[in-house]
Amino acid sequence: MGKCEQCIVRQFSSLKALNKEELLKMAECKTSYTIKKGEAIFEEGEITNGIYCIKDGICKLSKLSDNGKDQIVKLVKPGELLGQRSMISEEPANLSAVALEDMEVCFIPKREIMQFFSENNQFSMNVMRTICDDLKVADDHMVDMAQKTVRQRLVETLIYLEETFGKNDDGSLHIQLSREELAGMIGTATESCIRLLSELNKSGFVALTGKKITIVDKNKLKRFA
Amino acid sequence: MGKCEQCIVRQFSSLKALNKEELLKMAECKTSYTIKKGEAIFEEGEITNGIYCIKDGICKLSKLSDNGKDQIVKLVKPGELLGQRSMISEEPANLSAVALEDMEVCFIPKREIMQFFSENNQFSMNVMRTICDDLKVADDHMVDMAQKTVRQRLVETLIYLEETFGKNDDGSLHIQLSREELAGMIGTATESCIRLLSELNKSGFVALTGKKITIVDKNKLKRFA
DNA sequence: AACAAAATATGATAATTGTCATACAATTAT
DNA sequence: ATAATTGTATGACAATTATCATATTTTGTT
Repeated sequence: MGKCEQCIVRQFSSLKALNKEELLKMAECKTSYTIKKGEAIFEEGEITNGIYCIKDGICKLSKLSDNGKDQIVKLVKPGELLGQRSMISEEPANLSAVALEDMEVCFIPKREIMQFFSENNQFSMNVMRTICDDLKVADDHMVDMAQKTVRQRLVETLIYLEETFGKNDDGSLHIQLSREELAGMIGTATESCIRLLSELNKSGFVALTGKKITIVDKNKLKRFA
Repeated sequence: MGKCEQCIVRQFSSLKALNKEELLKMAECKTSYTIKKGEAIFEEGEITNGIYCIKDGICKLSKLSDNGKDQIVKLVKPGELLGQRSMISEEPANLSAVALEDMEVCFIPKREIMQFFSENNQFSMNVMRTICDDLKVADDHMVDMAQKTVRQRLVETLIYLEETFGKNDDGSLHIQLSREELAGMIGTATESCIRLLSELNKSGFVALTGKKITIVDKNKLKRFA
C-alpha cells in the first residue's frame, strides 16, 4: 500500500492541508486503481460514495446531451480530485469521467473525507475554493458557449490545450484528442470541427500531421479568432 | 436595525444553520439596502468584501461577453445569498448583479462570515452545498448552450421562469423580463428571441399580450421543443 | 396631449453551422 | 497480410441563426 504522505500529487490538491496523522489514516483506507485509456472511472448517474485523487493521466468529464452528443465539460489532470461535488451534494455523479490516457487514481471513501472536513478547517476551505474555481470556470465557459462562434471556441480550446497540457518535442499538442472529442469540447458537430481545423491548417495558423496538431503562431491564431 | 433572528428569508438560505448568538452578531454588523429596479448591487470586477442576503426582489447575474452582449448566468430570488464565490476565492466579482425588481438586501461583511465558517461546521457545509448545486446547474447549463437549439433553450427557459417565479392571476409569467434580457438568458440575438416568441405565439403554444407572456399549454410546449 | 425615446416586431438577406453522403486513411482484428 | 472497422476529410446542401433595415407599438417626459 502506497504511503499518501510521500505521494507527490497530494501537494497539488486540497489534500495538502492534511496532517501526518490524517495522511496515515487516508493511506489505510484508500484503494488504488489503474484505469486504461478509454475506460470510465465513473459514469453519469452512478453513486460514487467517495472521491478520486488523480495520481497520473488525464481524463475527461462529460455529459450526454439529449441530442446524443457527448459534451466535454472539463479535463482533469494529475493532482486534481474527482467527485467532490456529488459527494458534498449527496447526489449521483452528474458527469462521466473517462480516461484519455492510462491512469493511476486513488479512491478515498466518503466517510474519511467527511471526517477531515469536520476536523480540519483548512482542508474544507481548500475544497471549497476548488469548487468555487470550478464554478467560475463553468460560468465563463457557459458564456463562451452562448456568445462565441465555433471558430472562436476552437481557437481558444487549442490554446488552452497547449497551455495546460504542454507540447511534445516537435511542438505538437501533448494531449491526444480525437476530432470527435475536440468537437465535444467546443460544442459542435465533428465535421464542423474537422472543417475548421483544416481551414486553420490552410491558413497556416496550425499544422496537421496525422492526428497531431501543432499551433504555428499562437498570437496570430488568437488575433484571427 | 432589523433583527436577523426574525427575518423570514434567513430560513431558506445557508444562514439557517446559525444559532441565536451568531444571528445577534450578524444583526449588529449587517447593513440593509434598498435597490431600485435596474440598479446594480455589484458589478463584474468589483471587490465586494462580503456577501449579500436577498430579502426581497429578484436580480440577474450576468457577464458581458467580448461581442458586447450581456449573458445572464443566473436569476436570484429571495432567500439566496450573493457573492459567496468571490468571497471564498478572494477574487473580484465574476458577474454583475442587477435588480430586476425593487429589492431589499442585507450586506454581511466578510470578516463575520469567515468566522461563522470556522466556528459553525453546519453553516460551512450549507454554503458548500449551495455552491455545489450552482456548479451542477452551471455545468448542465453549459451543455444546453453547446448542444441545444435556440428554440429548445427558449422553451425550456419559459418553463423554468413559470415554475420558478410563478404566474400572475391571468396566467402570465410573474417575472418581467425585456426581450433583450430573455435573449440574454437563452444566449441569442434579441431579434431571434422575438421572432421565435412570435412563432410560438402563432402556433398557439404561448400567448403574447403586450409584454406579458403566457404559456398556454406547458406539455404541448415541451413536446414541441 | 404631444413628443421623444425605447422596446417590440417583421422582412430581407447573409453568415454560420449541421446533416448526409462519400472518399480516403489509419488502425485493429482475424 | 488482408479484411473490417474506425477515424478523418471534403463536398453538397439544408437548417439555423445573426445582422441590418425599417415599421410599429409602448413608455416616459415635458
